[in-house]
Amino acid sequence: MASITPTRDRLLDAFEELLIEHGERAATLEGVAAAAGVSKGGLLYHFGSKAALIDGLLARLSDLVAEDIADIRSAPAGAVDFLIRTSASAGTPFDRTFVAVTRLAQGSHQQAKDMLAGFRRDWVAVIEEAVGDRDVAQMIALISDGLFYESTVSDAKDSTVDYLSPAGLDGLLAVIARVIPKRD
Amino acid sequence: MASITPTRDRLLDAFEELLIEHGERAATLEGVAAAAGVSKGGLLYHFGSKAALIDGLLARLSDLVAEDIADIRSAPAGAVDFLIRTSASAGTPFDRTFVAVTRLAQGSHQQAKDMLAGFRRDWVAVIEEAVGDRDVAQMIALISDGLFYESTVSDAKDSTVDYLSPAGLDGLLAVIARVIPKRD
DNA sequence: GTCTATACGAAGATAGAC
DNA sequence: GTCTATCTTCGTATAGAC
Repeated sequence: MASITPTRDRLLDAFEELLIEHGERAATLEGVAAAAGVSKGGLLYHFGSKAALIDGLLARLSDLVAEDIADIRSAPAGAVDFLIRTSASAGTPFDRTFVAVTRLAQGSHQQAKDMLAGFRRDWVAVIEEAVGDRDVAQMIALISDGLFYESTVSDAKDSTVDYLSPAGLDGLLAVIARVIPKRD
Repeated sequence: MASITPTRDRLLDAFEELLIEHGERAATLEGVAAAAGVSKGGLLYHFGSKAALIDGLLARLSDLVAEDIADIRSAPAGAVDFLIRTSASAGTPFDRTFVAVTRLAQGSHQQAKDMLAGFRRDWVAVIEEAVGDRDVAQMIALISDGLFYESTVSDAKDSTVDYLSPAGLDGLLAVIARVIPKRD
């Protein structure tokens, strides 16, 4: 429930873009404004300071995560399948916002860190609900983390991870299925 | 085989410290020099530019990784046990250098990205050698990634990961053991 | 080897015109 | 709602003294 004006959204998109592709250091007001096609002054009309720009990004993520959790719960093939298949950042709006906030968290932005920790808590809870075993749920959450992490560090091509393309994920899901307790 | 002088090493330590604790943006020449207890001019005697400072860090990592791979191969409890137990950054000199370089990679430093990809390749190869199954090896590598990633984002306390302390890792290793093919 | 002084462009932010 | 001009501080780098 944050953005109304199109320019505001374009500015957040540009901010994400720079954080993802070139890191914190490149995500300057000048850079963001240019990437969004406005001047620095134009940006500062919508976001009065860099802190306000960051707040705008965090608010956007907050909205998107609520949707994501709902999607996981209602996924036809089950929560684990959905989570693993969507872990690797694939460039969806949600993925982009999430990766961008990750960069801020790694730059030690405390609020970003807290927000990411909160979301992870929710994900782990949903998985545990689905598999009924705490250790297995934790393992699956870690695999999800691993997929996400690798997708944000390695270049798509010549990656050392077999599973960054949706097609290859079946093998991984098959291995995971072997440790999920059967239920009656 | 890079550093000889103690000041040089202290500067690299300080550079790592800032990258890890406060991100790229805080890792300025001024900041690094101050953290190492020298002046900006002092730093620039040892590393003539910021690029040289980064090169120094990459060279340090290169040395440390060679040792790590050797440790994995010769670990008494096996490669998988060793890898999983040492994945979460625990603040060893190797961990610190590795996390610091990860920050550079996420800031889109290409050489850092390539170096990390190369190391991961080695690790995956060692795991596959140990477990004899590609999918299982990939899964274990992802869990290792997940442990590492979480250890660099979440605050030690109130973490959502059960396994960031060595004590809790047995449960995770037990689950992993269930999918490793038995050999004769 | 380490320091101070200085140059210069980049980054965040304000004021006011259109 | 967007722009230009301007201010201040920060970040990188050079020169030269100690």
